[in-house]
Amino acid sequence: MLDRKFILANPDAVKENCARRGVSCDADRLIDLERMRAEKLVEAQELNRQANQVSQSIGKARDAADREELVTRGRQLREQKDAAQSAHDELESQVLELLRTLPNLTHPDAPVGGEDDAVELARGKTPIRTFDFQPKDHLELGQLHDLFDFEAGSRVAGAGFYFLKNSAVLLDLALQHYAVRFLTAHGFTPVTTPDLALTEILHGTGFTPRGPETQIYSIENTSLNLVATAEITLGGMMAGQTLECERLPLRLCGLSHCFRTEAGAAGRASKGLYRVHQFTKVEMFAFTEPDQSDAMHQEMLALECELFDNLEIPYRVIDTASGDLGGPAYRKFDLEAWMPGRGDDGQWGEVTSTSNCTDYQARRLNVRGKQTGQKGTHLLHTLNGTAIATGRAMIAILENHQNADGTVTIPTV
RNA sequence: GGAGAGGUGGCUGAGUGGUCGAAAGCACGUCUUUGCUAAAGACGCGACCGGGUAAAACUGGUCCGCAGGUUCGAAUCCUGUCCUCUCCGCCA
Repeated sequence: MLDRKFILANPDAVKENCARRGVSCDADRLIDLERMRAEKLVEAQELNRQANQVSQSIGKARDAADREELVTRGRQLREQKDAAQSAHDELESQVLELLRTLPNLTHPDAPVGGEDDAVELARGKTPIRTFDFQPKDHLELGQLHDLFDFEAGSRVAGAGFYFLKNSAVLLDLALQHYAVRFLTAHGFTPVTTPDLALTEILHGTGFTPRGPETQIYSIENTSLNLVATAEITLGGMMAGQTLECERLPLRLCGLSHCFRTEAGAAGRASKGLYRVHQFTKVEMFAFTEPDQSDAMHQEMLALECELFDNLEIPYRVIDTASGDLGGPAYRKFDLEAWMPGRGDDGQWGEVTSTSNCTDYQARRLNVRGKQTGQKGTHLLHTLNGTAIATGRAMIAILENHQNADGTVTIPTV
């Protein structure tokens, strides 16, 4: 969520930002409603103050007749206050509804436009390999080594699910271990997180479960949802907490399963492990002071690059354009790995994504920082970044490191 | 899953309808004295949302797990719910 005061003070900036992101928003209506809400709040508070005053005098009143009169007066004031309060609550929910549709502000350096306007910032250390044989895709390699069972996956859980088998299981575990070990050495606290989270937490992190086009699986008859990423649980981990600023930034790396319905993805190139309903991911997450978040974003990007450089996988770094940013992201960098088996003769495929969400999530989650010995608190910034999503990383490893005889030489890290 | 107990400020912990945002202690901060890897004393010390101000001062409201209810008035009474602890059962 954006700051209401900021919206009131900068309506044009908000509208311009929405336009840049390709999001329709009714900022004028939001501003009108918010002004009305603020007036109602003052009115309700004033009536409440008067009622409190009367209630106090009742406690001191000795005379029965006086008392009776005051009680009547108090009752009237409470009724008026209740009316003002419910008017306020109604306006508040309308404001919130509109507020939820507004995306975060956008980093001034983020490219403007849609998917095609993304800017390539850099390439990884490993050059794209020229094969002197026809490279296989990961499915063919998987078949050769009996690594995946998609048919059994569909039997058990439906299309989009799979079993990993044999060396794929070891590779999956090795990648998780590699990422966790790497990040721990870089100051991240490793955690395993719940794979389910309450709807409230999903909202706080900017996800919308239970909508018509939701990417989130929900558990019937509960307020629980399967998480789409550990970003949800890691952000929620500190919901409602006030952290000591001296200990920031707080770096976490979370290991979780990720579940995605991939609604609307039918028909897109989705063979194999690339687009599936469940995968395993090691995720970076950080809570920082507002003036630290840009640097932390660069830090996460650099770590992602190092992780994939070590795996000797060619990739490019993408600065995502404004129209392609998710609601909470202020800026987003993606690593796209070269996947020789994708498409006819290879394609870039997204393997990591790191976002600076500034205070957008923290406001909803109410995560604050406090300087020891000083009054007051302030909202923190949150950032997230993929360390390794094992499924897509495996595609890149298998396809890039395959040999002419179908064997695969996996780099040692 | 069954039975019981409990959830109060950073922590411990009083408080069973009005003067309670809440005693006391600890911790913390500022200052004073003595002095040096310590002691004593004074004062202060929650958060959020408003009004107000250049900023303060000042001021209103809300918050005693959460959500409702009763009442002029709720930390206190009622209902629901979540969580924690103890005992039992079950289980990886």
